[in-house]
Amino acid sequence: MRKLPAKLASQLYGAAELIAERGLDGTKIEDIAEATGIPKATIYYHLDGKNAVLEFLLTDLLEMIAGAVGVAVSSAEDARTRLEAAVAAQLGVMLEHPFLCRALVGDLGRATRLPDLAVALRSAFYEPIEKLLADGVADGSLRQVADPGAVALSVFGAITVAGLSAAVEGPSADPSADAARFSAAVSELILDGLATPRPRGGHESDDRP
Amino acid sequence: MRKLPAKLASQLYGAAELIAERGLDGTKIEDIAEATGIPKATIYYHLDGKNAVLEFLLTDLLEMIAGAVGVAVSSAEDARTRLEAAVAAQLGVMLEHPFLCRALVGDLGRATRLPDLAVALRSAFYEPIEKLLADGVADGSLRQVADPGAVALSVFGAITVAGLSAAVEGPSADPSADAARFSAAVSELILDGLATPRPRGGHESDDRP
Amino acid sequence: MRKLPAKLASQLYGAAELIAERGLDGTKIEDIAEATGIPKATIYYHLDGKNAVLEFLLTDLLEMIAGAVGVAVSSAEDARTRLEAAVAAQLGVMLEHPFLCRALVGDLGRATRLPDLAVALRSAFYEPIEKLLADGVADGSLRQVADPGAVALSVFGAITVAGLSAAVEGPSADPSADAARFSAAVSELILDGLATPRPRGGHESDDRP
Amino acid sequence: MRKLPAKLASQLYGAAELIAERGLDGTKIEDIAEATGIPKATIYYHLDGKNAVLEFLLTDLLEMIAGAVGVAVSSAEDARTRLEAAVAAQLGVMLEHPFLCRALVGDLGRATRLPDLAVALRSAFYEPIEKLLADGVADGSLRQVADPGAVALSVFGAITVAGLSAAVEGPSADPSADAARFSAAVSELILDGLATPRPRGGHESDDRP
DNA sequence: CATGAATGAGCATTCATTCAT
DNA sequence: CATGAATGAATGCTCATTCAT
Repeated sequence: MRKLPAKLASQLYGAAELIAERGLDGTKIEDIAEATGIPKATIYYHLDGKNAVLEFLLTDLLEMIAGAVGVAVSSAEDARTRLEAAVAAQLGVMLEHPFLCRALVGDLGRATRLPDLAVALRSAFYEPIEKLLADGVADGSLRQVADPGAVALSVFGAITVAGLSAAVEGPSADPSADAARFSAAVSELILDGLATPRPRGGHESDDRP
Repeated sequence: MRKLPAKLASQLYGAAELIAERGLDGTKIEDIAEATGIPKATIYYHLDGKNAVLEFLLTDLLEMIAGAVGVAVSSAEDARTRLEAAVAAQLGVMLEHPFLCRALVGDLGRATRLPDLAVALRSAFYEPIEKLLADGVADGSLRQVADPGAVALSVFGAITVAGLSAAVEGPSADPSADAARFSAAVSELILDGLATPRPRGGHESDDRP
Repeated sequence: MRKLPAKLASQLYGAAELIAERGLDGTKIEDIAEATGIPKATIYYHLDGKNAVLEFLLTDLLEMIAGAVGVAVSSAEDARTRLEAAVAAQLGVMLEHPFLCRALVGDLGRATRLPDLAVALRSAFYEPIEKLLADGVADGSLRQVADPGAVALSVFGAITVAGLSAAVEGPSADPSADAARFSAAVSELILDGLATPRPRGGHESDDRP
Repeated sequence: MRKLPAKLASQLYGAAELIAERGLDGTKIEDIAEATGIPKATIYYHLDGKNAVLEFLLTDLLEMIAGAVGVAVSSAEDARTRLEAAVAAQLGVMLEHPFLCRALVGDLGRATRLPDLAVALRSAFYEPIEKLLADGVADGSLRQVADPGAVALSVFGAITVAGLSAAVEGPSADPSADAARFSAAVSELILDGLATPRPRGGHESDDRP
């Protein structure tokens, strides 16, 4: 568990595709060694087993997302604008690292079982949104919703599944174009909704009689 | 290995929690045998191996979802109303089967790699929404969006992640109440969006100058 | 840990020489599998790992010794005669199973660390002697010694090391002749001692002033 | 790898207990490094591998024994007296180094397989006794026995097992008192034997009719 | 001299799966 | 039909040892 030398760290990324393709359980440490050029025993010298490889990889992804979203979220704009920026930021990072994303989905169960990852997951994806929702209500740029927790979850789902799905399609020739496209679609959905405007301004919560 | 006796089938559900908790790879056939009371060799007599167990379990879940959503979607209402119904239907089934849901997410990677499951997944979750979106544009109850594919994906994500998250929280005392709550939140989000109404009637797509 | 089928048990003896020669740690399960003709996985199906193999083998030896000695000890003779018989019995069994004996010595440390073996060891080797010493004092056939515990230990050592050493020499052409020879030497030593008779009838315990 | 610095040598003794407890195979060089405070690679710098550690430790013990016994044996007394002295000397050293003794027994198999140790073992333990037996016959202080080799072995066993057993009991508060006690018991046994004096002076070899 | 870092070679153990009954 | 017993195949991980500094 020593902190891996930068060189090894970078080599290790060579394993992401493998894991994305076959899942961690379907990937032998031996395969990882081969794919990365790092001898098996050396991997074990630096990392605490197979899970730690996944953990290392995903931690990195999660940090990148948390970082980018963090920046997007801390601008001076209103919450609504920052939400759009956050969506774009998250999708931008996801599409730039399709293999890591796929590895993440593919082993979501395991990721959830790794305590460190579980919290990183939460703080990278869910918490910024939750905060933004509250901010938006405060600054008037977002509506007050009945169940903010559930809505934040849904928003997170809307963004993430879009990103994941794009990642699964395979690496795109132009990730940032894809990101922009998906980003626009997601923002449109979560900001404006799908309902056609009602005659008299806005949709009241009368959908459940 | 078709049609296992009803009794076995029902016993097999006892394995869902195990798989949900540890993932399929983390669950030995032996464990499944123990948890269900079905002797290992008997499982093999009826099913084609470990994957088949997961496949059996998830196929069932997927069929239930596809069925419930199918019903919701085929009513005579407008698409917007049917979308709400579909959301409620999907969440209803998911929350009734939290372990199956968790097993599904946890082994999403594997599920994706099992051809039969992959298509069932798509047709249970994604396709009905896609269709509804189109219907809504046609009958005027839903807005035309720029990128219907991406939006459908997002909607699917919004619903599913909400449901999954609820499932992960652990079995609820009152699944249908939860379902209603989540269902309302998700519908509110995807139909009306989060943005506060703009001064002059609705939000124009001018958010990207 | 099921009770091994007789056939396997007998095949397993084929491993004794191997273990005697190289020690248990120097013997791969694979080697044992090869030497005995029992597939590796089958060994694991019946036994709980490598140690269990040694344990099984030695338990058997110890039972044989305990049995033979037990018979020798329960005759109606006086203790002195029974002690001679016990010596002969123990050496007889040991020389009949030189490989098991060598395995026992070679891995004495490990044997000691296996709780079951430790007690079997004690009850096969040490306890009968201890008992005989006491009996001998009672029936007048053996002298009262100052420290019976220490003496019993020494007697045990005198017998066992002789036997072990003979076993280490390699399998003899005529084990029972060897046994008789060693048995006579050991009995002579422990019964009569090495000191030449003192002028005035026997050697008094004046060697420690 | 000859003559390690005195400091290291003394640190190395810290490993004796470890090895006594777990056996050499159960002790990782890493463990030894930790227990002694000597870095792993430094051990290798001075010693030729794991076996060499054991060899170093045991060689030392054996030299101490050989030395002490040598002194005891070279006095001007008769062989009988010198035998008593040798017993006391051997037990004295053994009880002063209980961990080394246990390490020796525990890895007797391996010790036997290390050529240098095997001869040291012989010359420390067995040979002095053999010699004394012969001397005793010559000077009339010890009886002529039928099979001097076997008897010497037995004597060696009587002494050594007593010492070992004491060592295994754990370090005593007063090793030299223990040594004296065991020494007396062993001497009593091997000199006078256990048989009660026969009516007419001494026991004739009539025990095998 | 000493040692932190790196690794080659090995191996016990696991488990999905088969099959005789 | 069902299943206890048996096993082939696979692999994660360990550790003694080396070597550059």
